Amino acid sequence: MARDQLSRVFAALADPTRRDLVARLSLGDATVGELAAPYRLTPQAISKHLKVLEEAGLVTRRRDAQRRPVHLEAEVLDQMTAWIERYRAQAEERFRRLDALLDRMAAEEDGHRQEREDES
Amino acid sequence: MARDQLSRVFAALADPTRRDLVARLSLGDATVGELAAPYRLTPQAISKHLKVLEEAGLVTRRRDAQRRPVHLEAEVLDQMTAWIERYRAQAEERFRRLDALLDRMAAEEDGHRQEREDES
DNA sequence: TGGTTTCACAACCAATCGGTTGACAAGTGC
DNA sequence: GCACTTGTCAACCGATTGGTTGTGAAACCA
Repeated sequence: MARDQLSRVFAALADPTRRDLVARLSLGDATVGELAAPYRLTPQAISKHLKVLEEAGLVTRRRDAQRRPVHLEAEVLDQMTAWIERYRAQAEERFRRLDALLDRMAAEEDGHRQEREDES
Repeated sequence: MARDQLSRVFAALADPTRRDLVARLSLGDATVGELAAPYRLTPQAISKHLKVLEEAGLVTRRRDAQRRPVHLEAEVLDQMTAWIERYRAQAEERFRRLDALLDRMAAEEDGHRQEREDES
């Protein structure tokens, strides 16, 4: 996934209304009118939100007479998850190694204390 | 995760510079100066980016003399992944059922064609 | 103490964002 | 052909964003 493509996807999902639309579309395709109905926004506003989602590749639109059914593309969500997972995994691996190091240091400290106690 | 918290996290990661910072921090904690060095931006700009990451809960800052080491909090990335995964899974389950339906319809169609061929 | 390093805050600027209203294009159905 | 439905495009507005410069606080070091 290209760099600005990733930016577009994150930016698209940074808006609560657009996340709502994604949630709704995960249950099935819908027209702009159906998507707009639950909101107090104008259909134009919803249309703009859908355009943002479309440019991010999260959504595609068919042509069906004068209707424009909207369809969620789940693959892009996969690519996002992959990006996030990459850095989460790196950070957690780093903590794992740090924990191991601290354990070793604590064990050595115990060893030294044991030696000192043996001397006395 | 609260609604605007999620918005803040997505918005934070929508900027390529901030994603770079997250990538860098996944390898280990760093000071503002260290983080700013590779960029042609002023340290103030980096500091602002870090503030955005901090308000999103992605990052925390310690106090170490006059330095402010920055630390990546991996848990928030987990919560993000969970949100994404939820709707991706729903969408894919829906496709799975649609595929099954289409398979059944195709099978029935085959059955009918078979009947018609039997009649002739 | 005074100078240096590291960093944040405030004020400003151009660009982008989320919303509105108004006009209109594309299709359907009488 | 004409009215209606569905949806987009364009222009505008206030708020936010990503960057800058300037200033100054906090801790170290000589």
